[in-house]
Amino acid sequence: MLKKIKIPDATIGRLSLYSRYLIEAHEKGITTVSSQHIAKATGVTPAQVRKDLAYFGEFGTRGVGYNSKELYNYIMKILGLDKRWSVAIVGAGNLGKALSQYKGFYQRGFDIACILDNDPKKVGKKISNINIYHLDALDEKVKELKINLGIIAVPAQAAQEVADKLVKAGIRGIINFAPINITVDENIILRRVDLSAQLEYLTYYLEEA
Amino acid sequence: MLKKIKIPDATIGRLSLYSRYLIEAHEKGITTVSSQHIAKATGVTPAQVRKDLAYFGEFGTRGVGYNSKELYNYIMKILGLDKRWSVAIVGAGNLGKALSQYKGFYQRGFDIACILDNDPKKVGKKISNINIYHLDALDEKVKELKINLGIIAVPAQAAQEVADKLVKAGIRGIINFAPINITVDENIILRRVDLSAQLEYLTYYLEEA
DNA sequence: TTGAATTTGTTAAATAATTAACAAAGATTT
DNA sequence: AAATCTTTGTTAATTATTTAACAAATTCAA
Repeated sequence: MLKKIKIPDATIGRLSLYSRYLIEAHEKGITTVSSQHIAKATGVTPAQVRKDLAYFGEFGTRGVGYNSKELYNYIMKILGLDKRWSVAIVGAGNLGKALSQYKGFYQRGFDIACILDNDPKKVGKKISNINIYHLDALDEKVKELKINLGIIAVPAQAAQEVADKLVKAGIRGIINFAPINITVDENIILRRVDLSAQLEYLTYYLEEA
Repeated sequence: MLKKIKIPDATIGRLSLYSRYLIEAHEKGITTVSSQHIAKATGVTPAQVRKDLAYFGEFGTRGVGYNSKELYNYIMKILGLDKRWSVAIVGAGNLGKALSQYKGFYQRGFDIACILDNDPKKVGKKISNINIYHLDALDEKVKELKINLGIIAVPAQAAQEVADKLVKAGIRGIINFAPINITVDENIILRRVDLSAQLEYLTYYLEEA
């Protein structure tokens, strides 16, 4: 079984970036790349690239490098992107609407299957062909649409409740865009993405100067 | 002068989360909180909370804890959020539109001053009262609207060029939402936020099971 | 006022992640 | 086919981050 030892979270993020470079290289007709090429393109060190890959196996040829398409395929497999995933977005506010239309998800294998909200004024409508259902229909829709992932795009005070409902409905991977810490059972994968906090990194460093 | 020693990036992110808990506590009438309270609410250890704060000074009273409003104010100051910031979003596609409407920015002190795009069909229009200007007007608008921060929400292949333009216009802090590594002069603060990669963390761990 | 109970700030220890170094493997040149 | 050049995979060293431990400061109770 793969992945027994702990792999840095940052490694996963870098694999994603490597894969984007690799497919680009492949499409440009570059069949072989070295760790140095990958490093240069993605802003890391060559040692880091090799270390990251070493967690998962041996993908290159010494003295040569890596076959770009082949390594791309391996990484996509590692990331679980050799198949498509079905995503439910909870919250049809500005952020939920926005995310539901973001084309970047589709390109990487994520299909936004539906949006859920508890506002009767929104339920029944569509956002660029994606149906908005009532949150009460969550369990049903998760089954029907074979949803595996959930995105929480509701206000902070509602986030924990929504998370509980997603878990109860059988979803095991959740992204929380609400700026609050929520807790879930340890067999659930949870990630918080705080958009404002990203800007705050900038202001922190700019303040300094 | 503050911040001579290197402070972990993760610390900045946690400060943001602490501040949100602190203002909530303050609004609920809780005047004093301990590192343990903060830790519980934000999902970290009490030692971590104290260590994070220790980078910046002494804000508590031994045997007592921290004054919630006071500590909130200190953290907001540290993060540079004691004043408002003016943000330009480049890219009036789905993501750019989405981000421009996200209320969470405003609440933390960020004003979306304008959107820039090079599509003549979009230029001149508005997205919920925010004007869309041509990218060529960047320099002018940065001066006129006193813009300090830039958000890149354009396709990957255009991201580097946009970053260069933002820097040239005098912007020193940039968030890049395009899924590609871009480089800027070292006195510019740059952060990449890859939304798809966030979902890929989930699928990586779910794959494992 | 003394002693027990809290809780911070700080130093030390333990973990984790990154970078560097280099042997091993393969390609290329002469 | 020997010698040289590349580039990987891996181990070791370094650096960074987190966690633990505890003295110092403060409150509260007796």
